[in-house]
Parts: sequence; C-alpha cells; structure tokens
Amino acid sequence: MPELPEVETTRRGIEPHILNRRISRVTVRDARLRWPVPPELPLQVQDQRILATHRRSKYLLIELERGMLIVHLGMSGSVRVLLDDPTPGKHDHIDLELDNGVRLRYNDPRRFGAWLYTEAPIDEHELIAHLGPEPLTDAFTADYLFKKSRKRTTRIKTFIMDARIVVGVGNIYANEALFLSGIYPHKPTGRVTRKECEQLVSNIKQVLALAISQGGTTLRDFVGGDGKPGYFAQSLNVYGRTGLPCHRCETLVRELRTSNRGTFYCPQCQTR
DNA sequence: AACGGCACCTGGTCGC
DNA sequence: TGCGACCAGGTGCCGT
Repeated sequence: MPELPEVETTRRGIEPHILNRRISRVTVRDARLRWPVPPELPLQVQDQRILATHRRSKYLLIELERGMLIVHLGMSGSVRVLLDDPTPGKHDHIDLELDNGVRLRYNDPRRFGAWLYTEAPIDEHELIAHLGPEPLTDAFTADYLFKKSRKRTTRIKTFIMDARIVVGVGNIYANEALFLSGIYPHKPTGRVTRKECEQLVSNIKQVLALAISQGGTTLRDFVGGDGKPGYFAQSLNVYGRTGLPCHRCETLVRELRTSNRGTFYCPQCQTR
C-alpha cells in the first residue's frame, strides 16, 4: 500500500499529535515483522521526548532525544493516532503511548514492515546509507537520471523503481509517471533519451507531489495518520486499469509482467 | 556488476 | 457456501 506519498501523508498526519511529547510506554504484541522488533527497543525509547519527524525514502523517522525510531510500513502497514484505547485488532502489532494520552498504533497484516531504533547517525544506518536521492528535491534532475541510465540494460520501469537510483517510486507511481511521459515501461534503460529523462523526472515529481496533496492513494485499505483514506486513486491513468479505455486516447490499457509485478500501459500513448 | 526472479506473509477476490 | 488459485502498494537476497 504505502509508497512515498502514503508515508508522507502518514508523517504529516501524526506529527502534530506527537511532537514534543514523551514516550511513556511501548507495547509490542507481535515482534515478527520483516526483521524481529529488537526486544530492547521498548526500554530504549521509553521516556524519550519526540523532537521531530522525518521521512527518508519510504522510511518514517521519529527523532528522539538520543536516537531515531525507524518505521517502515512494508506493503500493508499503517500507523494511526488514537485518542483513546480501543481493543487492539488482530494485526495491531505495536502501540506507542505518549504522555498526553495519545497513542500511535501500528497495524500490518502482512508483517513486511519494520520497527528499528538506532543511536548512530541516521545517514550511516545500513538501510539508509545506500539510498539514492529524494525525488522531490533538486538532487533529482534529468541530468542525474540520464547519466545514471547510460549503458544500463534493465527495463526503464525497473530502473526508476530501484531505490539506489531514486527513492520512493513504487509500482503505482512508476506506472503513472511512465504513462505521463509516453514511455514504454519495458524500454531498455540505456536507450532512454535525454529528452525522455527530462519528461520522466518532471512527471515523477509531479505525480508524487499531486498524490501527496491528495493524501495518497487508497486502493483497499490505506489510511493516513488521521484515519482518512487518500484520494489519488481517482487520478490514476493506467494503474489497475487493464482493459479500460485510456483517459487520453481511448485505446484499451494493457498489462505486462515486470518481474512478477503488474505493469500497466497504454499501447497508443507509450510508444517511445 | 548487473540483471531477473523469488521469497517473506496475510487476506481479498475470482472462478469453479 | 466452500475451496483452491492467484494477486497485492516493498525490498533483500539469490543464482546466473
């Protein structure tokens, strides 16, 4: 569910409720996430004040006085702000209780997410250190993408979803950015022109920014920190629209497989 | 090194 | 209604 816009939506949703609060207790009901939640994590973060929230790639970072909580939502995770304490559901694996009575509740049916804590500089953390630039910053330019793409043979869709190249472009937004750019998703990366890189970079930025402004994409069950769904789904041009008419030319949207993931494109609009 | 494919896990949907 | 097959927003790791 969560790509960059969904993580950013979550961060913005929870921040006002948790900033400058002290963590009074952490409850881990099920530690079996992608990596086991470290058994020492609850006591390490307990009594620490929350100084800020950040997002790097699809990681939600909660800055504490002495270290950083690293939260990843995986494919099916969500974090919600609760003002009371309803009975935890089946997949409510972690609660962060704050000194103002607010509670952050982490739900993740598939358990592909992660909760980790580090006191080392965050940029040196193994999960963060090798990441490419943020797509919404000036570090991500057409020039950068063009240079990186030379002599690469992989498909362009795979390339822009590679977090070492640029972070935060997941399956939905990769499909959408390629549509907007008129590029065939299986085009070999090395044959993408400079002009096409300009289009691609511009459209990746646009589609992510628009999705953030709409509160992310809710396909099944995504909700932001405030429990509200995202509205970007209605802006989707190709993702999940196999057999439906292209919004631009009416040609029926087709589906490919790209290493076992759905790839959606318009055969008329994406011929480059 | 770069590439493609698979696995991790649960739940929803679809066809029979 | 029940059952099995298949699919899903991410990403680390494996073999080639």
